[in-house]
Amino acid sequence: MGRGKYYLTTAIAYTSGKPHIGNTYEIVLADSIARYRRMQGYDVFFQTGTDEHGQKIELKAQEAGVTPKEFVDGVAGEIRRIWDLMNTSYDKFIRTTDADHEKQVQKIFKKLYDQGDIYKGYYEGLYCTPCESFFTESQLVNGKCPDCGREVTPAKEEAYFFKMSKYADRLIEHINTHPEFIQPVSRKNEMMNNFLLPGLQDLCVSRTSFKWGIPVTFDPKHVTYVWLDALTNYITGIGYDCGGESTEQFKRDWPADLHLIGKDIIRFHTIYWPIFLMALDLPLPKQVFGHPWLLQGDGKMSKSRGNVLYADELVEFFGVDAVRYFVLHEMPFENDGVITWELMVERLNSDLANTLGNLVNRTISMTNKYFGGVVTRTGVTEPVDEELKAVALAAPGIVSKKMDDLRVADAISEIFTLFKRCNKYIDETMPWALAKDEAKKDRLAEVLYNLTECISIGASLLKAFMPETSEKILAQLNAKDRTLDEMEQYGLYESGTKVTEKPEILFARLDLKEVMKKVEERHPAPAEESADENAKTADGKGTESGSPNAGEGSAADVINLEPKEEITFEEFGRMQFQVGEIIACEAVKKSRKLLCSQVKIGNQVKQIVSGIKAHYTPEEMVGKKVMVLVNLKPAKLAGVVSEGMLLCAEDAEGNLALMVPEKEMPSGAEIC
RNA sequence: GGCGGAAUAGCUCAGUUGGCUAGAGCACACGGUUCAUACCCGUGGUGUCGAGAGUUCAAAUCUCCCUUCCGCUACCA
Repeated sequence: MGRGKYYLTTAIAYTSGKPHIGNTYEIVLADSIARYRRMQGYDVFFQTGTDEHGQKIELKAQEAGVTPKEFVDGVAGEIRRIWDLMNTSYDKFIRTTDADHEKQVQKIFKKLYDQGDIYKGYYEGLYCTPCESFFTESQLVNGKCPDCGREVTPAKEEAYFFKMSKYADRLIEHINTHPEFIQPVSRKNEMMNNFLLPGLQDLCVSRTSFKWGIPVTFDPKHVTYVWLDALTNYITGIGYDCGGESTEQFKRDWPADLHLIGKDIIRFHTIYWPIFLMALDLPLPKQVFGHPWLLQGDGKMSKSRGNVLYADELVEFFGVDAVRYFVLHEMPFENDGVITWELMVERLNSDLANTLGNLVNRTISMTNKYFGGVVTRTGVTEPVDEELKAVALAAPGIVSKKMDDLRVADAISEIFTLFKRCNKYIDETMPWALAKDEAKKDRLAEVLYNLTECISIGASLLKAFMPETSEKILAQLNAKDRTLDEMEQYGLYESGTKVTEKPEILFARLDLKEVMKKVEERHPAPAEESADENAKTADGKGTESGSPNAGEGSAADVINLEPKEEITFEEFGRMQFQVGEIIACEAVKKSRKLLCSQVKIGNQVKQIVSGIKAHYTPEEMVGKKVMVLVNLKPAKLAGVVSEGMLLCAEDAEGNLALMVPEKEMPSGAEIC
């Protein structure tokens, strides 16, 4: 004990829906770090929670026919239930609807306003309601929201802004002098080159377009926009008061030692958050780690396909520790990991059942068989023992180093290296052969002692990652709980101890076919299947609306749009629509979404660039007769001139369908 | 378009400041073993180290130039 405090946080989960396994990964990762730090003797404070405001939630609640508060109470409860199910040892679960949090946010807003960091201005542009974001005309995709593809409405909103640029130099200085601040370091360049060095834009910190938020005290038609509301949880949760009445806990725990977040919200945590803190004259968090995502490997994840993986369902199949093991092990430091039922079964069988479970089982069985369960250290050693001991003694140090670097997956692998070495040791020493010779009884005892001791060390190391399994193994061996220091000492397992008579199977092997059959029964495959192999879905869509874990929009059979302003017939008449025939089409190089088509309209050919690459191949475009807005002012897109616009229908998921005449019509026919 | 990163065994990746026959795990094949959850241990590759050129006694490792992927960002009528 006594290595000082360690304050770590996860991002707070957005309460728009049940978190899937990708969202759940973060809390498990944080938990393993928290548990490990506690083992190291740190006085850990581990905070997680929920982000509960915003227009999306207001709308979701409306759809569900409940108040926003009732809605978030439900989802927050669900999130907490899953966090608990995963056996995570958080100390505080903060909700942004907590009264004390709301009060502090209001005080902070006022303080920043009074000191001139926040000023009142206007936000003008096109607004996407679901994304709660403003866009400029030029940012739109086909006139739609660039994030979700839905309709935007023109809006001019009075809003408060935060003067980001004022603190930019200080932040640049800080990032340059604290290389450990942004992890992984590759993200540092992205932040510097894309935001800091080109010059920071001021950040809008209030909204008037919805009510479900924390009101600005001195201008109540405004509510606090998500980032000022959400990020501040890290300080309000431990008792910050900007009037100078902060709690003792705040004084002890701040600054945070680690903010663990998804890679999609690194920008908010390494730019906006530090600047807010500077404005409040508070020290900056020591480290921000933007972890990768856990992706669904078997095609596009969607609720309608029933292939979204949830922690609770995985736990039903595999157990808590197996799921913990999987997400921690499968997620390297920097690259995204993949989870599928198949991979899950493979890891369970190979690592947990075969390597670990079977090792414990065979060791205990032999002890029972040959010595009535009593483990005795006889001192009859052989050179081969040294190799095993060396691996066991080195393991704690390596794990420690890996954990300091936040390389959790590597840390676990290291522990399993020890278990594998144990299995090899059994083969090298062949206890069953020794057992046949009465003269080698003492040697046999020593071999089993070494195994028991090494398994004890390995199981103790496992405590931070698979707490239940660790406990079970130690209980079966009747081994004492060890501190980290004690794990580095060989021979602490007490000679003469009796192990359990009936070893419990730690991880049962599962048959992949049977598992898949059960999964299919639960989630019948949908009729249509347009298998696009490359489809990957990240665990969160970090839009400007900012929740780390935003759920997807609900699919509907009909689409209702915000009505636009009425126009006159004359205004309509100014637009010229004609049938055009696509005579050639190619992808625009260096652009992700654009196709460039040569469109024959009457006797002329226009070049039109459209953002439909994701929906049509150049080959299938050719020969189509489509609806064209002809008299649109030409513009350059990605360096290519476009002289019109192809019209498409678009569904809620952003799928596009070109408008084509219902009967054969000549190229150039007017559409009116 | 701007900035950055990556391309190594069927798959996922290690390869420190250039140096002895290029590694690990999984998968696969064969062999051994039986204490154990049909497990565990060993052996096995024909890897053009993305292509090409260069520096060097020596390059997966350095330089240049291609190609392809990825991240962030801008744009996407």
